Amino acid sequence: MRVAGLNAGPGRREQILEQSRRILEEQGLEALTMRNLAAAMDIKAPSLYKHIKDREEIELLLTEVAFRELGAALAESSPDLGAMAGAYRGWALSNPALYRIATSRALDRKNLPAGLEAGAEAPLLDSLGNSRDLARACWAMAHGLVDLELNDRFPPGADIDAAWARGVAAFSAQG
Amino acid sequence: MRVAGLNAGPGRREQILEQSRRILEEQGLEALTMRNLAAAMDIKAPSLYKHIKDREEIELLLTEVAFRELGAALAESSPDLGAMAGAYRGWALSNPALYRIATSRALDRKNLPAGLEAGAEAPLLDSLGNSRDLARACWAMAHGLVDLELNDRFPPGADIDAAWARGVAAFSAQG
DNA sequence: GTCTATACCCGGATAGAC
DNA sequence: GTCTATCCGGGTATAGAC
Repeated sequence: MRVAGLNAGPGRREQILEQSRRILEEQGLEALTMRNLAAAMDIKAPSLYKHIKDREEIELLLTEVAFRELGAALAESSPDLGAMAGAYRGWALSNPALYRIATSRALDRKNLPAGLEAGAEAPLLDSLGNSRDLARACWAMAHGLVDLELNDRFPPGADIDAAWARGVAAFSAQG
Repeated sequence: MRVAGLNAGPGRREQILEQSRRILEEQGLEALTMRNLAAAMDIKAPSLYKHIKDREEIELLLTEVAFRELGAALAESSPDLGAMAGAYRGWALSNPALYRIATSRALDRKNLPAGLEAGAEAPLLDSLGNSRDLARACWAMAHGLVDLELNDRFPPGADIDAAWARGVAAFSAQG
């Protein structure tokens, strides 16, 4: 039994989350294997299954964290659209692998806490006159800009700041 | 030696491209393995290496095709921004796996035909008053909308048509 | 240009002892 | 809750015979 005061230090699940995240960002998704993760925790791979069901559960935990952090970053800079754009881009570029794991696959909605998704999007909706359609288009632009930047899809030397500014201006004019 | 009239049927490289594409769309990227591809061609995996250098070359061929087709679809509907948006979305939704392979990884620019990238983007630039920044933001929105749709990221029941329309309107107003 | 055989690597996950 | 041993699957790619 875990008792406050005694038994300090993170539990295994917390450790799994921390180390998964570290491996993910430092070595990429391919490196996030049960064996690598276990080694980072100084245990053997089979022992992990005493704490989690399977590998998928790890990605679910990571997705949850990503949503919470990104949502918090947006909420903080709301309702200024330019500030929110900066926060979105900033968080994504600081946590590229986590951003991708949370956005580049279908959402496992039934295993994700209720309201997590809606909570992350609320600030944007607020800033765009509560037009869902406009908010979705704006969100898509932000996601697209980040995704393209993370994949090095802009030509070398492209002024990505300027593209963001122009895009944000286009949506601000609509709000 | 291949002689027109005799020796009909596609060469092995053409077959590799065709079958790769088919496997990709029908069974997904994970299924695109040398063994599966070879089986689809009724040969054994090691024989593939007589025609291509390695697996990466296959993805390069696929990326090239994607750029050409998507570029052509855009050029056809230029310069109307709404029509171009429809063409972009339409091609992507009809070739989802190919779209992803061409956009969801870093571009191997040195091994891609020169001008391929620029050619695909030219029509959009044209339609937006030659503002590179605006064109990039608009492209990012289109990519983001497609990517989110392909990943089922919009809530069930979301009106994706309407989001496109609102987004296109925002950029049209800027052009 | 195709084959068989194979080297070599990796992954997720389980059984059962302690 | 950890371990060792192991199963079972998969992948890319090469060597050498035909």
